[in-house]
Amino acid sequence: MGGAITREQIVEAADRLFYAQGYDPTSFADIAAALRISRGNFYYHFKTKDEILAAVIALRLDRTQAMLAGWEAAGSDPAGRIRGFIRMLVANRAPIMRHGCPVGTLCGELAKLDHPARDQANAVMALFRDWLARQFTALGREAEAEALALHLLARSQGVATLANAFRDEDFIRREVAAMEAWLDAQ
Amino acid sequence: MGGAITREQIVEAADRLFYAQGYDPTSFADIAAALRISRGNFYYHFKTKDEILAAVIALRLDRTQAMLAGWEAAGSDPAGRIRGFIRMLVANRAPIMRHGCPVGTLCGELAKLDHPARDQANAVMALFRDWLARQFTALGREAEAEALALHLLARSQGVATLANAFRDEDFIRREVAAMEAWLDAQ
DNA sequence: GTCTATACGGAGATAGAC
DNA sequence: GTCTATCTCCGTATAGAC
Repeated sequence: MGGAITREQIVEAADRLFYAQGYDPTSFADIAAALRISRGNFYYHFKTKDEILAAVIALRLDRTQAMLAGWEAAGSDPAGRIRGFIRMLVANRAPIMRHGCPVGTLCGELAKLDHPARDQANAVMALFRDWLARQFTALGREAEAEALALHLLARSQGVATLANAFRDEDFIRREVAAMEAWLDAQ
Repeated sequence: MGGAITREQIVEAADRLFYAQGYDPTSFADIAAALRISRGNFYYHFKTKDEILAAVIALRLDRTQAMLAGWEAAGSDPAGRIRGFIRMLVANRAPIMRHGCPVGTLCGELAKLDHPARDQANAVMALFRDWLARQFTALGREAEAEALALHLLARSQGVATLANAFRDEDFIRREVAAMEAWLDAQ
């Protein structure tokens, strides 16, 4: 392998750039420059821009699935796991204030572009929804599990949107505390 | 004036297209085609794309300000006005499910583009924040007015984001009911 | 005011040398 | 695998005729 650029490195770089700049505004030249390779070489690994978007979303699906599975295996109780989800907003506050939520912003962009990969991006969001619903089910709230999951997911998305617009760290902390209080009341 | 294309018509068309497709992906050709004028004619009215974005945001600022002022003049009580804000989500559910919230999605896009007009777009969001804060102040909650305003604004944004991703009308109605219940408890 | 024609750069994408 | 060179199309933007 040596110093050869791998497909994985390209997907990593694209992932970061799509998050920071958006999918459409990011050019092949941007990705190639980040990796210090030529545009021509780039096409050895990926034939079209849609192809690399699909690879980026597949990577995010994998990582999200692995992360959520890890949280479930970690052994804490369902409420503790949900608390971990909520606290992601604080843990990732810096990139969120700069670029929003990577999941929500990609879904929004692809919706506007009416892009074929839209459903795949939404599937990442759905992973969180379904994982949260499983935790609420484990809490004995099976009947409303999906509604509770969507409620919490929506609040997280809203916090990310406003944190990005107003760059307000205190706001994130306040809302996280409010979500934790809501969780305790469930 | 007769059949001449006015500056206002162009801004209107751009406003709709920026909402439906996003600012960056919308070309002058798109706007010109919507108005059935040539690209050349377009440049008689606007010299640069930034200029038309500024005009679109100025239009949104004006309309939002007028709408909020109208709500305040309508004579109902502060809680009723806040309820009116919340119910916008239901009233506009069709475009929201298709394109998200026009305010939030533009703020998000301009943040990723690191566009100079970002602050202007955020100012539209700030109009809602400040208006809501005034209503909470009128409700006797001056100390926490801004926090309550941001809380409600964030929940609205989150509902719009998920409604757009999952195209779920029932979800909107449930969340609106939950926000109204939250308001009653304040 | 509106048009056609055009300049110019940057985008995605391809060919072929090394 | 990586490069340079190139193609083509589309984007913003301009010039100038009507």
